[in-house]
Amino acid sequence: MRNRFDGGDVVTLRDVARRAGVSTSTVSHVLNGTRPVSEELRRRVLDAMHELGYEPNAVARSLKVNRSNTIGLIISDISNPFFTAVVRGVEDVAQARGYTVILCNSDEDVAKETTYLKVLRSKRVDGLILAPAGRPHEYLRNLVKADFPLVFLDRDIEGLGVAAVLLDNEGAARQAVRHLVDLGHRRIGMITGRPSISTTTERLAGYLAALREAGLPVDERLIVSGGSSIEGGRAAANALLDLDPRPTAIFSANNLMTIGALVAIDARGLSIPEDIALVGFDDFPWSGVLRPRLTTVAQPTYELGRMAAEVLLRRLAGSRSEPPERVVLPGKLTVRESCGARPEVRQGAW
Amino acid sequence: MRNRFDGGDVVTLRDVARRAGVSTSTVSHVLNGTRPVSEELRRRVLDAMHELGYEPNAVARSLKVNRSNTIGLIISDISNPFFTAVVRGVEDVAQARGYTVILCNSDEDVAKETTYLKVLRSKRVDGLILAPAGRPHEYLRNLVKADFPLVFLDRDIEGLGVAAVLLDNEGAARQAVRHLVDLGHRRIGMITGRPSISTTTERLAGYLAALREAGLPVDERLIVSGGSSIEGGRAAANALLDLDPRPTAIFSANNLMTIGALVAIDARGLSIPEDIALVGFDDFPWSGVLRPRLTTVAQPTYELGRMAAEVLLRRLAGSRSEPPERVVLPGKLTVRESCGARPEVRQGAW
DNA sequence: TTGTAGGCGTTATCAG
DNA sequence: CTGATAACGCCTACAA
Repeated sequence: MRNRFDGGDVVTLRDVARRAGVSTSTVSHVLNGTRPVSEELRRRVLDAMHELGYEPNAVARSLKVNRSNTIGLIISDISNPFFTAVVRGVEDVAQARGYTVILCNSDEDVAKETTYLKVLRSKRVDGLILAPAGRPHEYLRNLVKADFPLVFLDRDIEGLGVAAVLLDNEGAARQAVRHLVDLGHRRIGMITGRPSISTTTERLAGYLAALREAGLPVDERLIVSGGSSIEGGRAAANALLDLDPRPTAIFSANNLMTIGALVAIDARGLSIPEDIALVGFDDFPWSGVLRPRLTTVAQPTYELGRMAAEVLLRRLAGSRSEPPERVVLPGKLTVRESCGARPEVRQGAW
Repeated sequence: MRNRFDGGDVVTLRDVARRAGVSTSTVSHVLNGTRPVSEELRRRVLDAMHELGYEPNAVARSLKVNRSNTIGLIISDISNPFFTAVVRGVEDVAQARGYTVILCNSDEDVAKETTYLKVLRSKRVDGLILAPAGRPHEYLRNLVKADFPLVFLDRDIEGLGVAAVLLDNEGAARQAVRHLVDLGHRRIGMITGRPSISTTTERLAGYLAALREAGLPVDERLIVSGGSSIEGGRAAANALLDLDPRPTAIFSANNLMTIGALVAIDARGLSIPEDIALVGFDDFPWSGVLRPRLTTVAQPTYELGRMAAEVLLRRLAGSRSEPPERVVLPGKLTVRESCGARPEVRQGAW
């Protein structure tokens, strides 16, 4: 039988055995170092492999051992630099441990996410890292019920008892808003993300907590959803800028929306921080070339990916009975010029 | 036998057959719609599948049909927005056609690339899209010789006769440099990329062609390698800025180096375009928030990915004997403010 | 230290 | 229209 690229017959372990004049088990054991083989035979086998250009068939192996050495990674947006850093982290760990990563993009779409979950399951990945697009759906519940090795990344879904690697979103948001308060801002707008993901709720909670601590009132009109996208961020910022009186500062709950806010502010000819201060959640790899330099809450993105992979691989190696690990990393406020100095004057405006 | 997540026995096609009281072939044919089945049996089979929660084992299927419905995609840097857009393009096409993508990051490292090639081959991917990290190595030659379905993306390796989806780098670079010439620049520095990839040579050729057309001399000191990285771009820009007389414009041959150049220029307190003009190769998704707005040669990134996937899938569907497809897309010069107006004065300086 | 043989879950070739 | 049954390429008892 010809293989599919017409290069001749595809060589199997059996061909190698025949050529080396040994049994298939010997070849297999040489391949995997799984039982002692005399130097003599080992040599013959290796030579035969080389001469024939043998390439092990991982598919057959997987079928037999019921393990694929592959993990699935489902993220919601690969064009978001947050996730690309995460992917690097996951991939580096996986590769070092002999795992391959299948990366999928859910586009924040639960249907697409479900499709990918099914495909990956069908391909018998050993485990999954998932940044869930929304509320738990039935298929996800099934996976959890079947105790399929799963780690949530970035976003959590409560009550499922799934391992997770997350950021302390509430703490980080609180820190950011408190910074604005300390600078004298009293009317602080917030652009929130998609309502269905946990980060949105938690970051909003941080915003509210910071206001409460400062004894500031909560004005509902100052809280606008930006749907976690650039365009949504732009629209939300515009809504905030339309208010009278205008907020003196905006806290944007993710990087894409921050870009949208920048665009909106710029389009009105307003300047940062003189006319309005801006603090973003998520740093940018290219923050050094943005003007003005943005104050942001940076996430340890690469580390989040690394951790998620480690938690998953630990789970794959260990026993099933251990309780699911939960890792919560802190965010880091990086102050740059987009907040401005204490705007004393503005206190009067409020 | 218990499956690996202890959720009970993993249900196979055979279990379904037993439950439905039919043969395994019938179940298989219901699953794949590959031969007529009476409505009666079809119903029983589907019910059984549902009741048992059957999930097809793609690994077993792949072993049997010698096809995995998976393609490999090896890029050199996932944190480069150029490649993330490419990935989206590839994935969208693949998904629509029922293929899964395994994404790998070579980090511009030929050794890592080779490792991934082997792993993917061993996993029996149906084909590969590759942005080669450097010169052709032996394993790659083997793949080509075996006529393994392969498509080069972004970078070419000549003489291998492999299908490729590329940009007209020379034309695009020429266009960019000519624009600078038209604005009156006479001393134009160029920051080139890694020497081992084809884009570097081609973009340099475009630069030289534009100078030649304008009757401008070539000054070797104006051509500096930036190694395709941010840091390298910074260093290269610094080298150019140290020249006396200083170039009045810089053409940077990829996006990362452009960022580096921006940093270097900014660090010296020089302003763009007054003190020095800048044109970059590759646009940024967030170009709207960069200051100054950069003039760039944009590549149709998403389209490059889409095309590469389409060429590959066409190859997988069609016969092996067709000549390898080659697609070359044009770049698009987008003029923004980083070049400045005609700098008449500078002509004197030259 | 080595070999034999059965089977992983599917598909496909035969017969009925 | 349906059912046995033999592979696909590899691993792993079990036997020698």
